[in-house]
Amino acid sequence: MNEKQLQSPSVIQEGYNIGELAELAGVSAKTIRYYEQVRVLPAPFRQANGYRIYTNDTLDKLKFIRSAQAIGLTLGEIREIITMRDDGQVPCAYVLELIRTHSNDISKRIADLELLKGELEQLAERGARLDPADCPPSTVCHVIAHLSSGDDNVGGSCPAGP
Amino acid sequence: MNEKQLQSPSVIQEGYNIGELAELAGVSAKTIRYYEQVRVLPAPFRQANGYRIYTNDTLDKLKFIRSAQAIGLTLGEIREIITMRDDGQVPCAYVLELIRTHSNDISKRIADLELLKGELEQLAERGARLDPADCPPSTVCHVIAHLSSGDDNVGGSCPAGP
DNA sequence: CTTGACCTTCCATCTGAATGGAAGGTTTAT
DNA sequence: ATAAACCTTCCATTCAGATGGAAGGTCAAG
Repeated sequence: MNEKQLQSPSVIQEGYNIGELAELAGVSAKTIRYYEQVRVLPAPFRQANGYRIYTNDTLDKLKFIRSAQAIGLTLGEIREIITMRDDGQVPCAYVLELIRTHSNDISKRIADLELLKGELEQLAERGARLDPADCPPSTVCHVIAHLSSGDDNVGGSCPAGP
Repeated sequence: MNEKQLQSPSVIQEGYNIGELAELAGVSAKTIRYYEQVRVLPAPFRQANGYRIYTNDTLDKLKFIRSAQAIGLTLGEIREIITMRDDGQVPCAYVLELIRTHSNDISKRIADLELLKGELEQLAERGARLDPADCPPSTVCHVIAHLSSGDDNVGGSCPAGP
């Protein structure tokens, strides 16, 4: 069939139905309506029959959304960015700030997970040495018992076994 | 959470109201009812007035739940463990398997996050050098644009945690 | 003309782990 | 005596990001 010109300089915007746009963007039509509902995408023009009609602009936005989600931005943040853009502002500074914040969050998250992984490995090792027959009901399971007692934090310390 | 004297030596099980138990365990009464509702905790005995009455056994279980959650087990998995225990089985083997599985999952998550972090750092670096004035509207934001164009999609699309 | 592929709106549901609040019963402290 | 501080059940809501389905309108082809 006809390849629609995605980046023609002369901006021949044919207009897509929601299904076509969904196909091009690699998301479902449901998802596009959802983005509109939560105002990540602006309400599009409608044809006489009520059908939504989209241009390449929305396709660009959908691609952007995918990229932004892939680096961990939330739809709320993405909405901010797209709204700024549509308001004629340049969101780069905001985006950079978001990226730095997320980067820090991810570093923390990695650190937490590393701790957790260390703990799990210790537990697995210790658990492999313990005899299930010795497992007292009061601890539910001695492999886990007392692990992070009193501490809801991921970084609890594992006490040396009995 | 430990200023109250926990039971002393000789197994005198006084019985706790849900609020007392909540206090001792460091969770809310709501949460305890919720655990009962989703069958992570068995239905407790009731006093004549209909109030739930708990023993140290449930306190142990709540502590276990906290420990187990801290190492990433879900309530569904925890329910399994507690149910096995209450059925007279020793859940250690199952727990060990869970721990190993989760440990692997976490390794994958860490690897994904490391990748993502590297990407974010690249973006931040590149973004810091780009001039916002050059940012073409078609990309929404050139800092992010064509980042994942080749589908760099990171594992399970992990948003940064709370 | 009818079939089937689209499209529309609206409402419900999912995951997971709770939390909020209303309406009402009970116990304790002043 | 009465108010605070508990407790009970039941129903709804939260977070995020969608997905499922019903009921019905529209459109192009055979």
